[in-house]
Amino acid sequence: MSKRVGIRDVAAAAGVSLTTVSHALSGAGQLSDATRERVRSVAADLNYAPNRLASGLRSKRSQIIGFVSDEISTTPYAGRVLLGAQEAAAKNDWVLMIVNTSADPRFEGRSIEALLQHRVDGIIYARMYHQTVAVPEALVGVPTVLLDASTGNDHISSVVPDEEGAARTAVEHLIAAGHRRIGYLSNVDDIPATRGRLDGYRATLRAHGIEVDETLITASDSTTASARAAAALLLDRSDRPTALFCFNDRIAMGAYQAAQTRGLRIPDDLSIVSIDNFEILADAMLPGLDSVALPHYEMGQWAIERLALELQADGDDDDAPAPQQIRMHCPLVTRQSVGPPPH
Amino acid sequence: MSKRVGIRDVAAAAGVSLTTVSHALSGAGQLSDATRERVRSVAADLNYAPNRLASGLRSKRSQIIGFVSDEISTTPYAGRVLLGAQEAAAKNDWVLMIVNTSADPRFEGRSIEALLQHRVDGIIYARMYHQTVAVPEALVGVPTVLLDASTGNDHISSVVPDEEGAARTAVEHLIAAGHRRIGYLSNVDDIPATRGRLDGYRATLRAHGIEVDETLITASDSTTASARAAAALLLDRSDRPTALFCFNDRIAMGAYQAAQTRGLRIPDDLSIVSIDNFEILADAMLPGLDSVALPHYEMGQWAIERLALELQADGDDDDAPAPQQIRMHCPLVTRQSVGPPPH
DNA sequence: CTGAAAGCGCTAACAA
DNA sequence: TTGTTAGCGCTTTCAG
Repeated sequence: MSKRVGIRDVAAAAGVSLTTVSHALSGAGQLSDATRERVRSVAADLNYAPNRLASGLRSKRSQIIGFVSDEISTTPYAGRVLLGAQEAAAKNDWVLMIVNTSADPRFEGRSIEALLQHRVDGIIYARMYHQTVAVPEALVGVPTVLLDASTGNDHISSVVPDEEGAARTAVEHLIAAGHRRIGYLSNVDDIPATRGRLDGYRATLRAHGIEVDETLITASDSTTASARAAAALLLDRSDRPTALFCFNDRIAMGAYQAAQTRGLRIPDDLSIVSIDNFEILADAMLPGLDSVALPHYEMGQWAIERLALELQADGDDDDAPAPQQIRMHCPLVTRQSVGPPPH
Repeated sequence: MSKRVGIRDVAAAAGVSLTTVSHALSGAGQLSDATRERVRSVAADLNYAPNRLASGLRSKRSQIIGFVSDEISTTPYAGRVLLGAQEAAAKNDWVLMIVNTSADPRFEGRSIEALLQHRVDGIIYARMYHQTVAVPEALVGVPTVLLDASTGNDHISSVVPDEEGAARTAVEHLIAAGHRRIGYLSNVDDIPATRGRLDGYRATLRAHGIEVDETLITASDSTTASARAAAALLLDRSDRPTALFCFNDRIAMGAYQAAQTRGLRIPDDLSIVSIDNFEILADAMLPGLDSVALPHYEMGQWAIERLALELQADGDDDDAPAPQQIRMHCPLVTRQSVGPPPH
């Protein structure tokens, strides 16, 4: 760690001025290819690395993106979101500064303040499951993209999963296998996913000429234990459904357990499909669970790329791209939990 | 976002010099309580917030800690580690800059380089499961703490779970319930956890006067499907064990499935305990799985606090604290998978 | 095409 | 106890 080499060392070694070095390295200015190359190779030889604090201070671009999320800690999806965001960020030579607010508004406020003090170039305001949110006061004027969250107004870009589409994909998977009596294990929280998936379920049945039997719809909270009980209600009926669509994988696990307790084999006696594709669960279940994947990685990636776009046009007020609200496609991942209905 | 207020605005408004403001806010220097208070209240009124790029550039302290990890994305534990680290960091007025290297050395090198360019004050070099690592060349001279990782030399602080202790806790839990024939479903990877837990298993049996029956030990990779087969080997014996200790929760899930296939009830016919306490799984399994928790949150917290300690004494070469290598205790979380052996 | 000079907003010597 | 003065290492006008 002998004294870090600075731009002036490079200038001295290359026999040019500070300006020339700066231009050569950043690509700005009009330099002859010869000098540019020479400066670059000298810099590389000296193992020069810029001090981002200094360049950020001067240029007003820190190359840092703030990532504000509610509960990175308690959800297993966070990793994929983060990875997507981070890999996209690296392509832009950005680095992520991440804060977990634990859904505590006070802590959220302080966290955003901290990010702003570090002069982040923009912020990804993320939720770990699809929610409608109010963007915090502190973020007005800061380039922001919402991830797995949306808000009433359309002044801000956002990306969420296409909940209705996900439900449609799942239900059509069952219909394609020949099922007509399809139960739905919904959840009870008043969130976009609940409404979207339920709407998608109903709409898809109707679109295929299947009448919606409201008694085939139950709801529980998203724990396996509660889902077990909800599934039992449907499976104990004499006219039980031949297939179950589950709000998410944890609920599907409850359905598996209820089926097992009753001696029903999956998929021979009962087909099951759900949404999440939470691999640790879906792969581990016996048989493997067919599940529609939520595009966590892709949402993370999209959010950063969108922010890049909006940041690029920053300053030029005119050609600033209009904010975009995206509902992202959710692909089906098949394993072994769906088969034809028993005759 | 009217032009951000700077330290000079505060100085002007308070009728003092820049220095005085700086001192008042940072707590340095010798100011009368009166001026200090006045400056602070003026700063608060103006909504002043320091520019960390500027202060970092000058003071050589960015207040950023780099967090380098192998696979945040693919492990569900990452969240807890991150949360522990982050909450501890916030207490020190630090913020975390996180990079996921996907275990790719090239990408790791570039990521560390990026962190260093941003002049992070220190680095947490983390793994998502206990590993022995070689600390990258680029980190020599940078204050670093290893998290869930250890290295040969003792010049660097590190924290890992006490693998042997965790196994002891698990096995003693079974012994306390009355079991003497206890099988072990190990895993096949050559990692510290594999060796530590196996050693702990053997040592604990011996300590309780139980002879180790090597035929009661099997190994599989850490997927539920493989574990199913490994468990079958033990459960199909006429003298099958009355209890199974499993390397981790996913393997335990395989054991559950093997038991279920054979009509063995848990815990009546077979008791099961494992290590991980991966809640989404352990809570969802039927019955709930007794599992020894890995102290993810606590390791994250410890790593940051340790770094704080070492950073504080930085510069003063003499009173620099000696590096510390910690093996952290792993507490048992009981649910319903352990009972007395069948008679 | 290249260089000199002026700061970005703050902190740390040093004076007063 | 407070103020003055130099920079931290870089980018960016603006001249040559």
